[in-house]
Amino acid sequence: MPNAPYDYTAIEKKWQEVWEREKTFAASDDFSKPKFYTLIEFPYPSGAGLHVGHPRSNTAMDIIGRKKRLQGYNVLFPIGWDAFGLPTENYAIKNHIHPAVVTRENIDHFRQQLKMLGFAFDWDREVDTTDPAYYKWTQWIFLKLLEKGLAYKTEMPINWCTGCKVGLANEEVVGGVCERCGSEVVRKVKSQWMLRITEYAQKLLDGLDDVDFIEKVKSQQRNWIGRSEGAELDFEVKGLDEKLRVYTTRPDTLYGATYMVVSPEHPIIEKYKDRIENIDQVRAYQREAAKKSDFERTELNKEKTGVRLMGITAINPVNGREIPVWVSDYVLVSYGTGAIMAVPAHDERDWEFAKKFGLPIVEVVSGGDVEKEPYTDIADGVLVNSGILDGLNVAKAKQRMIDYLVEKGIGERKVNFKLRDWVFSRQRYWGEPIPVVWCEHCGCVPLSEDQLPLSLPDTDHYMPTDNGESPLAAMEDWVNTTCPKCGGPAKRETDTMPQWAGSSWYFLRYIDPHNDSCIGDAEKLKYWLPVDWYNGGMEHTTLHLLYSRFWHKFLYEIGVVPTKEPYQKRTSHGMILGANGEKMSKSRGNVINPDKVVEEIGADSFRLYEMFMGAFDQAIPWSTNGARGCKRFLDRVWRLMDMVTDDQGYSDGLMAEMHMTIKKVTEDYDSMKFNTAIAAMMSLVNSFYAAGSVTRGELETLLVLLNPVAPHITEEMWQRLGHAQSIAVSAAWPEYDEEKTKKDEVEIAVQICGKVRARLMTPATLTPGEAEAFFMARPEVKRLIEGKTVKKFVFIPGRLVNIVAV
RNA sequence: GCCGAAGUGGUGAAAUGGCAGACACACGGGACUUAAAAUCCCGAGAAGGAAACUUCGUGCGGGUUCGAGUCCCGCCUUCGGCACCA
Repeated sequence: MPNAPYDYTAIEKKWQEVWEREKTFAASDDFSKPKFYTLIEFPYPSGAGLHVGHPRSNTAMDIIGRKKRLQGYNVLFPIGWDAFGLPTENYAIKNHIHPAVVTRENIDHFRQQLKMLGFAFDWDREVDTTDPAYYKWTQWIFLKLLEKGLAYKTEMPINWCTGCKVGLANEEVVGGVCERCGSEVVRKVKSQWMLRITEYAQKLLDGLDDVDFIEKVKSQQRNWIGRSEGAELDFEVKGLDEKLRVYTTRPDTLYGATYMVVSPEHPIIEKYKDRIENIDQVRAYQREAAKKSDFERTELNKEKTGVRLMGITAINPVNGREIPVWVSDYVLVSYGTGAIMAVPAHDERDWEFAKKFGLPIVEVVSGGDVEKEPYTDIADGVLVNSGILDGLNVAKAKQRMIDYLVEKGIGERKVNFKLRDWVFSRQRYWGEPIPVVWCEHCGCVPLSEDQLPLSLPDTDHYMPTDNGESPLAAMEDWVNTTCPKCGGPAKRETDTMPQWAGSSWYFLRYIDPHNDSCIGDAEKLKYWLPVDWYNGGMEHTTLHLLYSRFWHKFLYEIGVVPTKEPYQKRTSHGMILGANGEKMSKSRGNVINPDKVVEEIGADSFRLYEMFMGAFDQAIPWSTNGARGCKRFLDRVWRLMDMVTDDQGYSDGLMAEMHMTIKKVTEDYDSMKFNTAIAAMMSLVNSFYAAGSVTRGELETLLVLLNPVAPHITEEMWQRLGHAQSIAVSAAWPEYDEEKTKKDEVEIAVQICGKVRARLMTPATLTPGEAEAFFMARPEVKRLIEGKTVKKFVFIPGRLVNIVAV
């Protein structure tokens, strides 16, 4: 009697309820079992709900986790909400609903959508960054950073987003505009909380050698950290007791330094304003530079500009030559010393500037024509016009010059980083309050641990302000408090933390989410850390990933966590594009709604398609027909129940294919080649159909292999095959036997001079020694080489022979 | 400009230096059906040929090799990231 049709809606609902009721996927703190911690980036619960990109990453890690569970691991696959942040606050402002209410609604919606897709999350460990019980520990970490001198407040020019009315971290400014809203970013001097991530620059770089991150992520992090080696040295200023310090990666070219440049913000201008003969002109230039946004300074204004500081002359320390000092905005105040020695012969920027302003170009490395273009090759090139360095290659000359600078007390070796300290404060309402107060007597006083969490006060006035003050500043009842140290009157800090704060340590909280006395129990942290496998978007490589590594390294050093690195392995998924090949967006009208897809083909088919559509790390356009094809495959799997026999084993005819498929799927899941794993299972099912029947043993193996991708249908079929318990607890990952993956006979392609001319069945055991005699005796081969001389015979077992005959 | 990835049928794509196009989608044909849908079976890179088969074919040009989509050299294009970082 045929089975009922595949009613995915009922089946999926049924099993989601079973998993929830029986807590099938709860991780246990049984330290005797091997553990595996799989992690996805916890979603920001936006008002738009889940998009089809979320399930791509989630399904991938769900597959890895479910497979590991079937292989006997204690798997932790948690979920939570990165719920602070601007979009929620903006939505709240627009619709006059409190951000906390909006957040709760959005989370409820997301939770329901994720459950609909059947991810094997441990829902008992859900965390929410906006929950005071959670952000108590975010604030606690901040206090520790403050205590160790890694958090500080300073006046500095920050990236001010004119749209969001908030300061941004460097990492949040993309192409001169706000990463989030696209508005212009201008520089604004404000007092800001900063985190000294630069202190960890070298450690963040070194740590990359110990982890298994995809190369793209490593190189982007290295690039962002931007380590360079060189020297810092002083140039004396003629007639003044003053030295101008520069950083250079090319100390070897010092003899070719024909002028210097300081950034418009360099203090020497202010200090010698009375001496600079053209100070008005310089001031005008400074004002122009200050007005320009970073975008204009970099993108639109490649053309060099500058003004000479008349009356200021520097002396090249190695040859005593007097050289002019200029001010130009191509020198950045924020990097190195804010001043450079210019070597126009061997640096593109300096060359361009020298050409424009008619400054001398002196060749000190031979190999190019420095009048025509700068010669920047450091590989082969020999020093000339360089006194003590003449005749040396660049590498040796660098070394020699640094030794000389040290010997003469002019300078020393120096390593620089592009990485800047992290601008940590935001002038917005919907974030973690920074737990310090400002006391008239004691200055900045941190709250004590027992005063945490410092809750966000409830208010209806959470609009951002034009003057750049946090909305919290207007809440006098909350702001006015007493100093924890002296008990006198004090005011609370009113800036809040950026969204990156809560996400910098959330993976730790999953390990012990309800612990009220510390971040997490030490034994549990020791057992579960590091995260074994973390998948997420490339857009977080220089933001979240770098920030959280920084916090983790800090927590390691103060003894809170047991590992130097938070994540052992990091992979990344490709974006899902609209059917037209463009990025999905509301404005393009090409957004696919997961709810609709699940309604039409079911969660299993949806998951299957997301994994089958193409290589996991590449961007792929959505195809509704492709998704339907996956539904068709599950229909075929379902109907296998109409042709199943009672045989527990594998049939002889399919023995090799069964073992080969187990091997292929096992290996492909581990290397995230989900598309080919699924293709192998499709082929297997095609073989079952071709055979006209499937044994119970074969079907059960298929169900276990397919379970990580399509958990509901496989559970249902497993149960219908007579199993009382969930496949997740009653099945084991199938084993394969390498020997049995081989067939008795194999088809060998016969090439003559590299072209396939015939295909012959041969015993699989044919050895290279026997091959030549075997093939030469075959009539098909004889005919092909008739009248020719065999020059060479190549045999590749199991694949082909190539007979070179002329 | 620098760093990284990628260019393969009508489409999404497979392929430890070893039979290019697995597996799907779309398409065409057949079976079943009064009919349609669903399902099952078959076909299919291009050109030529009635067919056996032949030639060409993985962005372009060279090279290494018995053999190259894959390795090397030189280009072109696309997409990501970084970019006046001295």
